[in-house]
Parts: sequence; C-alpha cells; structure tokens
Amino acid sequence: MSRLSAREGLVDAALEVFYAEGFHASGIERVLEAANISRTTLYRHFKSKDELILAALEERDRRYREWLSNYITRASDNPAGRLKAVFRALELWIMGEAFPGQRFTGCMFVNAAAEYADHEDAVHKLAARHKLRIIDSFEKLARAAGAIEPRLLAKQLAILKEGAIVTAQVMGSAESARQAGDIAERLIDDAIPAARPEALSA
Amino acid sequence: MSRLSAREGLVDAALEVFYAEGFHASGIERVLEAANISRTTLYRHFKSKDELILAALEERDRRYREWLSNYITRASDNPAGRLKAVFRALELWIMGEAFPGQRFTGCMFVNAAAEYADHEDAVHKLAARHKLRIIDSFEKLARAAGAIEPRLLAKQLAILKEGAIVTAQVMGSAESARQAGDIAERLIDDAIPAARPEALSA
DNA sequence: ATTTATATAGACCGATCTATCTATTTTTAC
DNA sequence: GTAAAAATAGATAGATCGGTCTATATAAAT
Repeated sequence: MSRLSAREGLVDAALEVFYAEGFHASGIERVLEAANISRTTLYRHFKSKDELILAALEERDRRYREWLSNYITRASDNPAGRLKAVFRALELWIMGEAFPGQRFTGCMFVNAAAEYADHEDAVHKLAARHKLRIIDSFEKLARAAGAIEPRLLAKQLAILKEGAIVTAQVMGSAESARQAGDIAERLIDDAIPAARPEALSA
Repeated sequence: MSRLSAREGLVDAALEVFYAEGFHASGIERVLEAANISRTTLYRHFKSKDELILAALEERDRRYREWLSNYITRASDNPAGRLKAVFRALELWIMGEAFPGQRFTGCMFVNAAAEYADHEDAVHKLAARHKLRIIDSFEKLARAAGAIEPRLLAKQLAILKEGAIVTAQVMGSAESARQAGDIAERLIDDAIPAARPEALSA
C-alpha cells in the first residue's frame, strides 16, 4: 500500500463511520479499526479529528454531486427532465440503492451542520458550501430549461429536496421523495413556459 | 425550591444546552452548571443522561406545538389561513423571535434523529412521533378547510416545512421560509376548491 | 550487505465522559 | 428544641476521549 491509498482508505473509513454513527459519537478508534490502520498513521496524514472530518466531508461532497449528476444525466436528455429526475434519484438513495453498503441516514451535511451549529465553524461552512453547489447546479439546469426565474426555481427545488430527505430520515420512509417530486414537477412546468402542456397546445 | 421546580429547572437547562450544542457534544456538567444544580440531584430525578434527553425532547415537543398552534390560531380565524400562517411562524422562529433567549439552530428533533440514527432508538422514535403529530395537526386543518386529500396536503406541507427549516439552518438565512410559504399557498389553494379564486368567481 | 530514512504498532498521556458514593446540610415532624 | 428524613455538594470511580511518544519493523540507498 502506498501512502496515497492509506490516506484514501482512511477517508473512506471516516466517511462510513461518521455517516453511520455521527461525528461526536464516533471515536477515532472506530475509524482506525474500520480502516485497519494505526493511530500514528492517522495523525501523520491529518493533524486532528476535525481535519479528518473535513476531508471526509470534502470527499462526500465530491461523490454525492457526481452520483446525482450522473443519475439525472442518464435519466433524461433535457434540462427540465433532469431536474425532475432529481427526485427519483432521492428515492433510490433513501432506499439505500445509491451508495453500496451504506445505509441511508439522511444528508451527511445536514447532520454535520446539526452537530456543528456555529456558522463560523469550518465543518458548518463546508456543509453550507455543499448546499450552495447543489443549488447552483439546479440553477444551471433551470436556466438551460428556460425557466423564468432560474435562481428562484433552483431554491424551491432545493427546499423540496431537503424536506424530502429529512422527512425520510426521521420517519423512515421513502414516500416523501415521490411527494416532493410531484410538487417539483408542477413548479418546473409552471416556471418553464415552453414546457407547459397548455402553451404547447396554444 | 420544591423538588418539582428542581426537575423543571433541570429539563429547562437540558433543553437549552442540548439544543444549542448538541447531544453527544454536551457533557452532563454543562447542564448542571446551566441549571445551577449538583450531579446528585440530576441522578435523583433521571437515571441516566439519555432519560434526561428524552425528558427534554418531550418538553420541547409540548412547547413547540403549543407555540405553533397559538401563533396560527391568532393569525387567522379559518383553517386554510392557519395552514398558510405556519410558514410565517417558521420565519419568526428562524429569526430567533419564537423562543426567547434561544438562538435558532434548526429543528431539535431533526438534530436528535441525526445523532441517534437508529430508528429503534428511543430518542429517534420520539423525534418521529413529534413529526407525526405535526402532520396530524396539519391534516386536521386541511380536512376542516375542505381539502380534497387532507392527508396528502398535510404531508406536502410538512415536507415544505422541513425543507425550509433545514435550509435555513445550514445556509443561515430565513428566506427559505418565505419561499416554502409561497409554494404552500399554491398547494393549499389548489387542494381546497372553495378557496380558489377561480372557483369563487365561477 | 550495511547504513539511513521512513512507516508502523501500540503503550501512554492528561483531560473528560457518565455515573456512584459519602459526608454534610437542610428540611420536616412532633 | 430535638430526632428523623431528605436533599445536597463534591470527591471519586472507571471508562473513553483526542492526541503524543517511543521502540520496532520495513524500505531505500549506496
């Protein structure tokens, strides 16, 4: 194992442990045994638990947005269709079919922001940045789809997405994703004149 | 101080500390000094930290639903208006004007469910019960308002509510409450034939 | 093959965690 | 006013926390 893959294994284990069991609740020891690595090695790569948490969240941000992007890109060839596909992706995620071997326990960034409530905390800031990136990607699609107010539509869809995820996490059911998706479809159709059936028939 | 108020002060302090700083991150000591009480007294009233957390969440559930109910009841005299008023209440809460001396750090039950991810955990169950009670209260209003599918409307509004709260917590802004409220108004109007302007003018 | 440099495992550190126990004070009862 | 009962503060226990240190093993270099 090169030193690069040691770091990768560490981040991978951190992602798994912190997502499944929380940040403060999980000791470094849990990560070490999950990564099958020793304390010294961890502190050679990261100067503190917080740094490891930040690295894990950076990786989560990367993987999550890549997964979502891939899913909606394959699901539809037009921007409006891709926005609608987001909520079908959420449903799969909630049912545990998005990230193999990883049980759904809500959005890792929401969970992180909850444990690190201070907005100035680096962890919290990273969570906010992730959400902003998601909104930005929605906005791009909304603009490409010809939405009247792309930023507004993006924020509305983001609210629906968060609501569906949190509800699923707390209640333990995936129906919220479908319900949010239904609302989203109406918002998208209303915001994109060309995509409205009425406009097409006129 | 009677023994009743000692318990009350303890629950009050627990609510404050755990909401502001998280459950695992807050030691018992922080609660003790906030309540100005000794260890022994705590363990006379609660047999463990978990029991104290459960008691604090029970109290939060009581206070929160009472606050929301009072707000929307005063805001409007009809069920549809009260449902719409929910989102104005959220905005006040996010801005820190709902619970005096308590900075907004998201929904305490969402935060609790995040730290206690196991659905069988008593804390998680309590969080789910709170959300169910909120949905039930929405459903009653929706039914009273003459909604076509009261349960569905209630769930939709709940998703919007959760989305607005989580977004506000992570992003640190109250605009999500207004945006969710705008969507909610459309859903409510669409679900209640008698309340639709078109229907009235027909 | 021997020296040098690096990575490792795991003992160890002080601090902090939840929870208990004891010694003392305060309250209650009459 | 005094005895019985209850509640208190604070010391303490035992476990675990994040983080460091040392002694050993491995790899690289010449």
